[in-house]
Amino acid sequence: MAKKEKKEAVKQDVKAQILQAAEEEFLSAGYAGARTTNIAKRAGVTHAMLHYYFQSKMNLFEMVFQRKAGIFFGSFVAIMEKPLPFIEKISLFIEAHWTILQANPSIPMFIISEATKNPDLLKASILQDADTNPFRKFYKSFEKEMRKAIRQQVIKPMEPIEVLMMIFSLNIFPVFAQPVLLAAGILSEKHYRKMMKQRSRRVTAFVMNALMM
Amino acid sequence: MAKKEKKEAVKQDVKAQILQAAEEEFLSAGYAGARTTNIAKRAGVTHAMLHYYFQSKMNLFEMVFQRKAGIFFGSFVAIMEKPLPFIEKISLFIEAHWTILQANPSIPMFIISEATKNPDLLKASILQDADTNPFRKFYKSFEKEMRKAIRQQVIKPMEPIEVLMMIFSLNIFPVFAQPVLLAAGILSEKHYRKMMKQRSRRVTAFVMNALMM
DNA sequence: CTTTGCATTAACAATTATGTTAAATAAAAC
DNA sequence: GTTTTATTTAACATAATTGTTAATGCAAAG
Repeated sequence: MAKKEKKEAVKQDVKAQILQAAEEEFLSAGYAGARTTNIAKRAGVTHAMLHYYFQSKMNLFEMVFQRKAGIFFGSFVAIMEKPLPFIEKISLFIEAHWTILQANPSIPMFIISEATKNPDLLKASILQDADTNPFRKFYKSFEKEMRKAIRQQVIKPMEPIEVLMMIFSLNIFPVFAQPVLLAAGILSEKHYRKMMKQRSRRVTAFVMNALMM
Repeated sequence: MAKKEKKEAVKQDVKAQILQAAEEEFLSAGYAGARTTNIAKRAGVTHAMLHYYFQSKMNLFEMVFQRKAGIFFGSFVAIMEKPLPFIEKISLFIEAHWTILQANPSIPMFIISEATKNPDLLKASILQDADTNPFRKFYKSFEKEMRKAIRQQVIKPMEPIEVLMMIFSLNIFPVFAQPVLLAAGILSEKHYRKMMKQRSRRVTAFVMNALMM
């Protein structure tokens, strides 16, 4: 039985190693720029193994895409369900979104860039089903709570999508802009890190400022 | 002489047609996803012509990249030089940035995405030289004027980069997010257009709100 | 009208990418 | 221990992609 476990473990290991290597390759090069031979090399296996476990490049890519989309979109829902005032939730949400972003800075660009080039990816992915789609679920919950807060005159009347767009924009875009800012000599790496450290609080302050009556 | 002119015209035409086709291909597929045969097909020429005029795919790409970067970054400088109060300039700048964005919605993603995958592109591009670099020139001018406005207590003390980041984020990110919002069923295309129509004014109001004492 | 040089074409070459397969190896089941 | 099944390897196949080249056409200049 020990042998079986070991075999299982090794098998999982190889599959997991390929997936891990594929994540690195796809995230840094995109689907079109990624090379299956490169993924195999990164994983330390022959490139036939990749086809043995995942059949095709697109299949492997879709798994990576869905995993990454899941990390990003799946993490939003929980916060909206906590029993807190809307204003508190917004604040928590901005921080949580920020933290995930810091831990996974390349995911948003990956999702947006690949989804723009191939919209079917989203349709076929975790976003597909309206009921289980975590992003939509999150948004519906956000919308409901925000409208309630507006009725109770806790915040200014605004469209929920505007507020959400604001949060996403202010949180995500600076991550996208980093290479351009550095290359253009607008900021040093040190200066950039300094800006980013204060960012979460600033974004919260901006958004609160816009929401408060 | 008429004949010579015609020949000249045709020659320029073919080169221009290839460049135009290359823009379309590179902007929609990125460098790695673009195919030189596709570009030739789009331009209606044999694919050898592409190499005759542009030698290599990378060479052609760099021309497209620099043109697009030029359109985007080059358009900022002028506004900062107008003799207007800083607050007015900001307002004008947001609108101008917005207008360019609406006319060229795919440029920012193209620049950021390609520059992230290949940072040398920026170093070798229009952003290279600190003196002629239009983006840096614009930023320096923006920074100077903003610090003056802060000294004169016209606006709150803030870091110029924060304000600029805010404008870029709020203007550009919604364009990036469109495919995801549509695919996730958060917004319809109609709803998205409606949101975007009011966007420029909203961004201005939001930024003003953050700047005003 | 002939020569010169640029523009264009079609066919070819080389490389690289993805994907397959049959044989070898290792593990698990009986 | 033998059989059966899963994993791994190496070599191969196919197709696509970038890039080249030699021949052809064509307009302009002398």
